[in-house]
Amino acid sequence: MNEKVKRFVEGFLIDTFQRDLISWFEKEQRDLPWRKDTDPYKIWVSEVMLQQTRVETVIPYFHHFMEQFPTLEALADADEEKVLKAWEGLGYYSRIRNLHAAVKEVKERYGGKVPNRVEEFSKLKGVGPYTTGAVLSIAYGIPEPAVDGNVMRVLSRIFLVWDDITKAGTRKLFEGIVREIIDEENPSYFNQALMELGALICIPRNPACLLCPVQAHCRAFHEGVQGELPVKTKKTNVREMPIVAAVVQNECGKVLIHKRDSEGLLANLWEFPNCEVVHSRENPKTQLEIFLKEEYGVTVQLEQPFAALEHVFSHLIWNIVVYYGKIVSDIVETERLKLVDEHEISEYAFPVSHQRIWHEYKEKGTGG
DNA sequence: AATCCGTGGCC
DNA sequence: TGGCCAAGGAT
Repeated sequence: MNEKVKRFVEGFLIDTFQRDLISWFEKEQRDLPWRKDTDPYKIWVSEVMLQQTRVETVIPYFHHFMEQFPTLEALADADEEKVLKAWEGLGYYSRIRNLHAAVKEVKERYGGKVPNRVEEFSKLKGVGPYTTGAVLSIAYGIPEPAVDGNVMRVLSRIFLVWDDITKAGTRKLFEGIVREIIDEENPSYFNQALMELGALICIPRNPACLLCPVQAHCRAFHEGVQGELPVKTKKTNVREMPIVAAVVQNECGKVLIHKRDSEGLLANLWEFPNCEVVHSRENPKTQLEIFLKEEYGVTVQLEQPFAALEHVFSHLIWNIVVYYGKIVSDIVETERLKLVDEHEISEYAFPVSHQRIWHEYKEKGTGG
């Protein structure tokens, strides 16, 4: 065992801790839709949805997703547009592209059975160390650490770990600790219980230590420093980007939409035509008209703006001004540039800001 | 190692 | 109101 891990675990009452933690989980765990059974496919989908995403947000998506794609094969065979549409609004869209590719891989290479070995499962797209441990322990009872933000917070307090959890190497330290204290008989409940404790009791601010089932094991509580842990140094620096967009219709009332690039921000989602505004140049309206002519070969006539909105990402802010517009020229439709009827808009997956654009547009009328 | 990649809720 | 936060992974 790693020397550093050994120092943290020394003198820790592993058996008692496991009992206190798991018996609490058996009594207090929430009734969640992905806890009905241990179907590896369902566990996997839930874990991908839960990456950086709250339980309350995931629940309705999970229900809908399982109705549409009840089995791994159903998802593997599903149309890409429908899969993306089922993810609309969940964020981090590369997750679903990777999951779809990974599920196809499982169907082809493993006969549709989710592999139960670390070396195989962890190689699948979108599957990192956390997801590997979570799926293999919960679905197959394999004693692998599943170290997420909850677990790092809980363990940093219990073992008084002052290492910065925003550093890449710190997760490995916690994996080492978990390997020493995990319940080999019930790794599923052990891992879930650590996360559940982090979600219900050992929360970031004002943890409910007086209700904590493992209070007696917690070194931070013993020293009264639980509020100072975990240590996170990194601060978010967001930049702002002005965007000019337009809802453009032709004389038949069809709406111009564009599919974003397959990589990067909001990959493969649809959007209303837009571009970044460059300062010290023509006005935004003219910039977008030029952009659409040069990039899409479409001549449009933009009129007045009807909405201004903000789209806040984790690392970026779009300040969007939206214009009414009409198509002047002919248009060559492609895979990524389409004219669609208004009632077809709902079949395409848009980022939230563009959903709002459409909502505003319908509310204020198609005037121009 | 440092950045990029969504969204909504909270205090 | 705005910064922080949430069951991470890819590059």
